[in-house]
Amino acid sequence: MKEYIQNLLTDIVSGLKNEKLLPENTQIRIMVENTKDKAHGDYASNIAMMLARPMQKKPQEIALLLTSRIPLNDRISRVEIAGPGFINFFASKEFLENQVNSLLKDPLLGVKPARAPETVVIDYSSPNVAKEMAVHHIRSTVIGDAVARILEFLGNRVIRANHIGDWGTQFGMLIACLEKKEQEHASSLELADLEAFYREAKKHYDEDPEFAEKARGYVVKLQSGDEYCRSMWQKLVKITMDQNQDIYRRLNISLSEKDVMGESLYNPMLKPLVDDLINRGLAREDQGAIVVYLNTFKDKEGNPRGVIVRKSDGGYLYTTTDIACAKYRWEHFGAKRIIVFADSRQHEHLLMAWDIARMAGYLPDDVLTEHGSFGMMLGKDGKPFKTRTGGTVKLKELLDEAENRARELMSGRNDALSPEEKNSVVHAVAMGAVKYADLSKNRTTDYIFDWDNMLTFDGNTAPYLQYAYSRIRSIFRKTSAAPGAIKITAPEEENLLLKFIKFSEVVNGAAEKAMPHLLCAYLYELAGLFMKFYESCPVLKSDVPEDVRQSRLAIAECAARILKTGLGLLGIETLERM
RNA sequence: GCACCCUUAGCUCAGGUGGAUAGAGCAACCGCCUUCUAAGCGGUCGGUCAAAGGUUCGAGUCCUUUAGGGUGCGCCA
Repeated sequence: MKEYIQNLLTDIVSGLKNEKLLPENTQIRIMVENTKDKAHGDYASNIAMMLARPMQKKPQEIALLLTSRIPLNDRISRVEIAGPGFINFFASKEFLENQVNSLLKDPLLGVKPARAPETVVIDYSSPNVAKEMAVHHIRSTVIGDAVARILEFLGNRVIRANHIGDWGTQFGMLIACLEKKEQEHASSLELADLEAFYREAKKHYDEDPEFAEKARGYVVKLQSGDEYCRSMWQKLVKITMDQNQDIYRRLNISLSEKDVMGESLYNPMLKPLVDDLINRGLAREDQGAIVVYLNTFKDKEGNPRGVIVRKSDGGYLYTTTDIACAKYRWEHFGAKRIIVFADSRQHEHLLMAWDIARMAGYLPDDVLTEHGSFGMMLGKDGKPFKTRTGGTVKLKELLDEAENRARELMSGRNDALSPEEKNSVVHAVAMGAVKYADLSKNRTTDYIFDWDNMLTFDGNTAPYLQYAYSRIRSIFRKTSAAPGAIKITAPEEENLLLKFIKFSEVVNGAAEKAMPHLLCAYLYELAGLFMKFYESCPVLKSDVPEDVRQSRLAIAECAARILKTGLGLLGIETLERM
């Protein structure tokens, strides 16, 4: 509909140019926007105000001229001029009805797939080996996963990349500690508490010189490919990722073992990469380190910023890995778009790494690199979030607490659900609430971690959307009548239909901007419109005429399908009853 | 010191490329369950969009300055 109006106005404007009413070289962007207020129609354009200057006329006059050329047809029922010169368009009911009737026959519910599907690498979650996932991992994990699903839905080839922290000098002490534990309890290896294990390793390292010596030796051996160290390291990776995989399963995150592409993957590429940079004169030695100078980052005096890609001791850095990583994603996967979901502190690092990759020709200009940046997690005091004891809250604890609270809420409701059904409701509601709390926010600002805030089930939350869905399903359980042709009989119905036909625009917008909160906002509005419809438009009551009932069933079905599909794109489950 | 980010209702947050009267949720208060699920619906209350200038028909949105907060800044990741 929006595109239709846009095309209409484009034609009229080029008509004006042909008639010399408008200078041929006028460049304007024809904008059609969704109105906020129903009194302003369903769509509006500010075109008349944009043309005021080039046409040397008053906006109202131009609007009048334009509207005289807009045909009233089966799509547009009415056009009005309002305010300083806005043109308001009212969609015809018949058109809306037809649109939604055919939308119901479309498996994609009217969503237009990507015109040119592309390969997109999405880097998200990225937990560390030998550490448990903490609450602050939830943003990257949940938002990245939603974007992956959305882009896939639109027909793109999505490569999920779990860039785990599986490399670094700390592995010397971890291997030494694992060895010690294996010797002590030769039979079973219990590492349920990775945090405790890490602390123990650190303690030995700090207090036991012999242990520390061994640990340092293991770092060197691991990096030179020693088989024993390698296998010990792999054990640590496996133990950690098995635990994380449980979290992913629980949270319905679409990452699996095959998506793991940790830092270690790029390790063999670092030496040739730096050698290449040196050989081509892009990097040079300074005080023993190898440095790349970037013209895109300058200080006050205009001196390019130096970025170290190899330390004076021969070691490589985070930035070096990121350059290799970008290069690999282009060369190996043919990525056209790379999105890294990481917190805002890494912004400069990423930009510099990508600039170096482009400068060196490792990344063509037409490959988009995006930082899906987000703020840090703060406590209620506005300081970086820590528990009272100074530690972090484990993600698992948050999920447990979410389920406890959901279960408590359920127990106050006496309904006829079986214990199994109750369990699945508790699980879906709790996980949905936790995920939605993150997904529905946009800001790159830091955000405040608060149990109550994260675990509400009222208002703009996933349970609200799940509830709307199960209310609809409940209607269908109680009737054998089938949905029929849609016929608008109430404003609540019309508002819903108008919302339905915007699903495509919203999904595409969320994909383009890598921002799932746009989809959340849409689904919340849709659910709200459905709730109002539900209150004022009875479906199954005896005094509802048969054709109205069939129409309302079709409207309800459409709402249910969009809710289910939309929540599915967010990785949130729907429930038949709750 | 330099660079980047942020500041919207008591609290948590929305406010695509500037648009009409700045919106939700929570909290507070008042209504609505013999009728398709009250995890709901309706209503009231709540704002100097950090401050001051500027750009223009129009600024929460763009530009400049200031205040406050945060983050990063060659040999950690």
